[in-house]
Amino acid sequence: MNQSGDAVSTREVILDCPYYLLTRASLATTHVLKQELGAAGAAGVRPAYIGVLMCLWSEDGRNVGELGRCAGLEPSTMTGLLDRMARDGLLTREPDPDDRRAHRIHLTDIGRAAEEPVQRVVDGVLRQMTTGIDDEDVTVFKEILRQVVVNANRRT
Amino acid sequence: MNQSGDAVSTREVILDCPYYLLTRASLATTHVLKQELGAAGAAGVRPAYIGVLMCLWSEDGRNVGELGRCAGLEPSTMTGLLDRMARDGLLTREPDPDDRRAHRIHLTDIGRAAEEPVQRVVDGVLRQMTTGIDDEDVTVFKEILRQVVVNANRRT
DNA sequence: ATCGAATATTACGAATCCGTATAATCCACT
DNA sequence: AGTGGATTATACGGATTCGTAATATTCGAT
Repeated sequence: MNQSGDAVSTREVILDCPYYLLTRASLATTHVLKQELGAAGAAGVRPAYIGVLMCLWSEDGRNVGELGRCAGLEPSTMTGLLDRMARDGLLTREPDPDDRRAHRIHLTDIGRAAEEPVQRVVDGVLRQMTTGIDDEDVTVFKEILRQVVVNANRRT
Repeated sequence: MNQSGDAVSTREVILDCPYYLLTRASLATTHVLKQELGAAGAAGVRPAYIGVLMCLWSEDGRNVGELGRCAGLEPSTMTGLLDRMARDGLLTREPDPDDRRAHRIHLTDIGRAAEEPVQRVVDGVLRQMTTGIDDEDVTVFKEILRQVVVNANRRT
């Protein structure tokens, strides 16, 4: 109807596609997280590290396969990820005394010290991203995401 | 309490982190979508193409910057993406007669013909991923994702 | 003792996305 | 006209993740 009518309707078309929304929300949140981590004294922690770090904060000394299953990544992806995290001083690989094929991944002091600031940043970003949304709906949101992950894994 | 107690609690810790859930859901859905597109006669359409395709199905002949804003991608990202989409026969770049800096992106016949099967696949994947979730909650889900995208964009 | 399974790594190519820098062009203002 | 800042698109390098396949080592069960 007006000169911007087409742009608006296009935006509405795409904003109605759940796949678009999901990927966009994920990328945008990652982007914000990257900025906030740099500004919070956790400069060496990249967004991709967070899943592995959370697994290790919960239980140190796991092996590569366990971490991969925990973080939802393939073994071949884990190798490079752990390489970068070790390079950035967050963890070390130690030989597993009980299984000589495996390595146990241990946090360094730096990796352990990152827990508090990273957790604070993640919480803060969540609050920013869910501004204007009821707490109840945020709970529903998390439950749905959990179910989507379960449904996706069931297919495999 | 049992031998798998630690693994369960770790999984719960990480499944409570919304950032982890969001990235995992996005990656897992992309993964499913890739498989389904191949099995549905839309083999040349990669998941990353979908945002751009939806913009063009809605209005053909847009330029690179408009498409990038519509799909939420940086101009530097668009260049490579459009290269791959042109290589795969979905679109062409034409010089913009009104602005010699710009190009107008036009769908090919193949790109136009992809709309129906791709839309069908996307809908099917959404149904798979939201199995076991109330329709009402799916609506809430989309609204929250929309708000998250808006909140993320507001920061910029 | 042997054989299949599991663990981790490596290597290769590919896709996706970003940040920075650069070239070309447009536009507004002088 | 001309200058200068903004816009448009690309180039390039880096990060992240995937897939596949190959390899080496070791475990566990028969």
